[in-house]
Amino acid sequence: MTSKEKNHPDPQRALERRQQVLDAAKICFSRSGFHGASMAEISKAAGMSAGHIYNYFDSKDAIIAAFVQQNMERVGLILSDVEQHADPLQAIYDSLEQSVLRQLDPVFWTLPLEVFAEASRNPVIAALVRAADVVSHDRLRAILLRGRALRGLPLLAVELDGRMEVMIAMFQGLHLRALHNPSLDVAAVTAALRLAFRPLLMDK
Amino acid sequence: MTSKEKNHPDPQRALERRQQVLDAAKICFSRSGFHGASMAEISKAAGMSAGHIYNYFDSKDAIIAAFVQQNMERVGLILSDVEQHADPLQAIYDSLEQSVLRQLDPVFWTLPLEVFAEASRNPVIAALVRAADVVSHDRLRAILLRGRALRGLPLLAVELDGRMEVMIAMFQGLHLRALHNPSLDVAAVTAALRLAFRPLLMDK
Amino acid sequence: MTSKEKNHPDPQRALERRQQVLDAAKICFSRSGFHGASMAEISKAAGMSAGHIYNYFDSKDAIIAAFVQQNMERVGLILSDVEQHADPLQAIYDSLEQSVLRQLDPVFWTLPLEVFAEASRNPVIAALVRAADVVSHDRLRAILLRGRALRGLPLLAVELDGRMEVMIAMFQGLHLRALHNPSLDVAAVTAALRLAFRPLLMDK
Amino acid sequence: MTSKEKNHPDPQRALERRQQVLDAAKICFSRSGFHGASMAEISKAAGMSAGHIYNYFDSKDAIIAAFVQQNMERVGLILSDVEQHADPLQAIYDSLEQSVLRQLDPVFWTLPLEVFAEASRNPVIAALVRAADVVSHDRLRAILLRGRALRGLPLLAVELDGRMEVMIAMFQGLHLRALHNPSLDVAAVTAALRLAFRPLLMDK
DNA sequence: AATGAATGAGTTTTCATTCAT
DNA sequence: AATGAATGAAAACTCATTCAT
Repeated sequence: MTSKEKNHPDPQRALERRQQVLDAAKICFSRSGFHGASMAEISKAAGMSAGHIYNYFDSKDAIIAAFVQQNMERVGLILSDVEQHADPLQAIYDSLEQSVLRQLDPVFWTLPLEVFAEASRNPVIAALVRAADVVSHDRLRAILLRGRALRGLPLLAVELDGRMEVMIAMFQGLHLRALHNPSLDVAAVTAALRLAFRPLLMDK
Repeated sequence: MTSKEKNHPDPQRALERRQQVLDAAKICFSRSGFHGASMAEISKAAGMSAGHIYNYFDSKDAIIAAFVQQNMERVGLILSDVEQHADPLQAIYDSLEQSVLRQLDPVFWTLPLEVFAEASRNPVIAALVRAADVVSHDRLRAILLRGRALRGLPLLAVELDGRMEVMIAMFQGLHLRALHNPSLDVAAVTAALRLAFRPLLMDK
Repeated sequence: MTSKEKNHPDPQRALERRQQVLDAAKICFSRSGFHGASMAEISKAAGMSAGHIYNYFDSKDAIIAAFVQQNMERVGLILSDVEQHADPLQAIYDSLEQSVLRQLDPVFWTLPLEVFAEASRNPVIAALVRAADVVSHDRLRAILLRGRALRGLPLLAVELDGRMEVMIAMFQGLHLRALHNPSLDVAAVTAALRLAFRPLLMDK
Repeated sequence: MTSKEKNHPDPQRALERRQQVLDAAKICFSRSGFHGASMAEISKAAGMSAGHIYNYFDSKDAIIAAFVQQNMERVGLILSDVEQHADPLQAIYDSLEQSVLRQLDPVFWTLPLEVFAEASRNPVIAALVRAADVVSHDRLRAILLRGRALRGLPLLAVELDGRMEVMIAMFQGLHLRALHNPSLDVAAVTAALRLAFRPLLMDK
């Protein structure tokens, strides 16, 4: 992020190469974990010599950090749909089934788990994760405030934040449930989730 | 997993030695992660030579597996209190604050995160995690069934399971929240959690 | 050493480019040593791409060799002053203080030390160093012969050579003294040097 | 020297292994220089795997430092003979030929040159070299003071130090002469050296 | 039962050199 | 003439595992 970026005369190409590495890293990290994936493995997947990767990243740690940043940024996408909705509270409630399906897909939780484990030991990654969380948090807060205002449901900021934490905990927790119990019944979980979300979203 | 157990003349002592290693491993894994912890580090913490550890474990992976098995089993302990309560639904509801405090303590989520990340890649660990989950699941189901029966709140098995998944997801998700947002307000989260748990526990 | 010179259409320009590289190399070698300086470092200092340098030098070793040759040749400059003096023996004697000051300046001994170390391992460099020494030697011999002739102090060639070796050893040794003892007293060393040089220069 | 020495249960054996490595390093450093010698080369010469060397040394730099320290310490040996002599000034004077022979032997100057070049860039090595120099310096000063006292030739400390510096410069410079001019005439150099040393040793 | 010396394969990283453009 | 992207071989170093004692 910061660091001594090499001066690439063709920044477009450099960006492509960086992305090429990050895409390869995604596959390798997914398959072997951050520490199980070797530079050799990544370079092979990227179709580029290991040495050359160092023209675009200072170290393997820098690749991990860039990868985490890029993938954390994408988390926000889920909120985009809801954001534009006229009645966001209802929109969230209605989209719960889709959200459950999404959260239970292994493709979507393998890498986050790796990231979280890394964050619990590596302060650089922890900072990235937290920064991304602040962003999502703020967006969700804005959405909920608007939704509650529409329906005449004001709420103390601290209370709203507590409810948000619990809602997010449920979503992120579903990742872990998918890992622990691959034979989860999606319909039943969705029904239960509605039960839990209704008061969190709509109660005074 | 079990595999070719060496023939130890004094099986009692062998068990003690294994435990000595697993206790040391816990400290090291917590500090450095499964892959960051070296056999040298573990052997030092265990007060035992690295070579000797191989008399009790086939490989480092076997230590990880044994460690995971042992530590997954302990998760159940949380349920013990509730199990013996006359009105378990109320007991769960009343203990939510304590549960939140517990789930937010880094001491309690560092290792689980490590385990989950490993499980998402290593099928042996995944199987252990799932087996342990089945056990906790069954115990919780029994508790809830008893509680609901007491209050005359029957429920289809599949529906109950869906609610359980969501409740567990919330708890496990709190681990992740603690990681993402270290400045969480415990009181607000507890209040929100009560809001969400009431229907999950008590609704028809 | 000379080897397969590329055919440069504009030999004048080629020479300039070579010099540009050698000047950059001097800075880099001084800072990092022959083996510590990378081609990237040199190319950056030379304001020329690393690849292009290979149009003027066959290899990094060739740069080192060319560098050594050029810088050894310059050693002779010190003798120029004395050479033109009417009474060279007196001139040498009188300039001792200046010489000491010069020899103790790190700027003047860092690179020679690098060269000598390389020469002790690399026969190509050793040959260059020896060839340059022969030249300086011959010039100094001519100066001393003239000086002694003026004063009526003939001496056998072999004896004169012995004295010259000792005088040069003293000078070159001062390089090493500066390295070993950075708090040298210049005045005291100069006085001692005069004591030692008088018989070497003037005794029958 | 300082650093995290591994705890070796058999210190005798550990010392032997360290020495085994240092002896191998001497050969390799002599042949290829500090930076030209690879750990693989050293490990082969030491008859020990490269990895194992790291049980005795923290890094290659630590090997270089240990090597330098050990070899600097030996420099003092030359003074031992003179130290015990009844008339040390005469002893130094009489042993000049032997000293010249010694200083001109490539075996004795290859490694010092390497050390000096390293010292000019590496502060750790520079410190070792300077510390060793202080020791030799102090010993030589004691010898000279005793010798001059015997002969009734008192001298200001600063003046004596200046003369010592010049004498040592000559000796160390002879290393460089041997490198520059392999066909040196030993007898002639010795004669010249006597001419220069007489006043340095004996003048008031 | 217990040690830790020893190995060798594997790790990340650097760098002289080549070559398409 | 000139670039710098790209390579591949080698560097220092780590570590799970073995085995003589």
